[in-house]
Amino acid sequence: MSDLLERLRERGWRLTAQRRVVAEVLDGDHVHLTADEVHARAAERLPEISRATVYNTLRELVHRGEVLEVSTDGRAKRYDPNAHRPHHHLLCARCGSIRDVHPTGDPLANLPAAQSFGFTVLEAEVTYRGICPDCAA
Amino acid sequence: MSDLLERLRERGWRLTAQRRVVAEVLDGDHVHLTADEVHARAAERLPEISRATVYNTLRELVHRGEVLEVSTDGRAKRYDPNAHRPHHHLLCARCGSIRDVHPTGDPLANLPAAQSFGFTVLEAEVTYRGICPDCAA
DNA sequence: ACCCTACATTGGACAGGATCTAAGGCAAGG
DNA sequence: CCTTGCCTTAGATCCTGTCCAATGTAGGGT
Repeated sequence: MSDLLERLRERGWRLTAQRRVVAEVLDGDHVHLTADEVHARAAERLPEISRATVYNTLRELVHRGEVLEVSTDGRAKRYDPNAHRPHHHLLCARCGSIRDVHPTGDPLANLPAAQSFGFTVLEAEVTYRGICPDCAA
Repeated sequence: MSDLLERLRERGWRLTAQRRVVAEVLDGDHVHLTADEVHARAAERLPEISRATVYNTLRELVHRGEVLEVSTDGRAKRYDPNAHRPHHHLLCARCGSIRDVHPTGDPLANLPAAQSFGFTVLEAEVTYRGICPDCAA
């Protein structure tokens, strides 16, 4: 994750304690925190950090393609640091928890040209929905 | 759409002017209105209709499987009356317009059991993103 | 045709998520 | 080490959606 910060700094991103903490909190696999969760964890290390800064930083990271934003059906968006390896998501319909998945095949190939309505199709995102082990119990 | 209302009435759904208007507004192909848009159009015919009733009715229709709820971005959910033929969506990244598409293959089959993390997987939803002809021009 | 009653509708309050604003703070180049 | 312009902050505000208590009404029963 320090790579990330270095990379961004070289692109003119001012490096602050707040941004560093947000990036650190997001680090890891299968991390899909809401903005509020990011704020809570960041505040453990940097108590004064504000919600607005967390939102600003997350928005920046998404915009620069370093973090994925995952909208989960009306609940709070979740933020996924695993933006560089393409993948899809498995979502618990009950509690909203998320796992990264790597399905076989290419969904883009399953959309016949006749179905494109003249669109330039850029990507396909697959969301699997189900009930997680915790919620099934 | 009158079929729909008949069907629901037979299942004990009380038929009111408000519900009729909401169902009428939703009728058609490639219709993906937000709750607020449904309310606005319904109010053209039935000025006193309240937002709460529109939300209630949409929730009921979704719950009974007559209408699909589509959460595109993190913005307002959209409601799709085409619930009986399974399909997916093609979304313009620029203007947000939506088209129904029918890709080949079954995305559910592309998720190996080893990837399920103990979830009971219920459905797979594919969202294609691109640029529509109007926005490309 | 008329009542009853359970179910629907209403408007306004409320809640959660996210954005905006204006004022003060601070990274980093000079 | 100073200056400048970007960052951060707290709190207001917006947007979407839900909840509530009071009122209205569809439609079965008589």
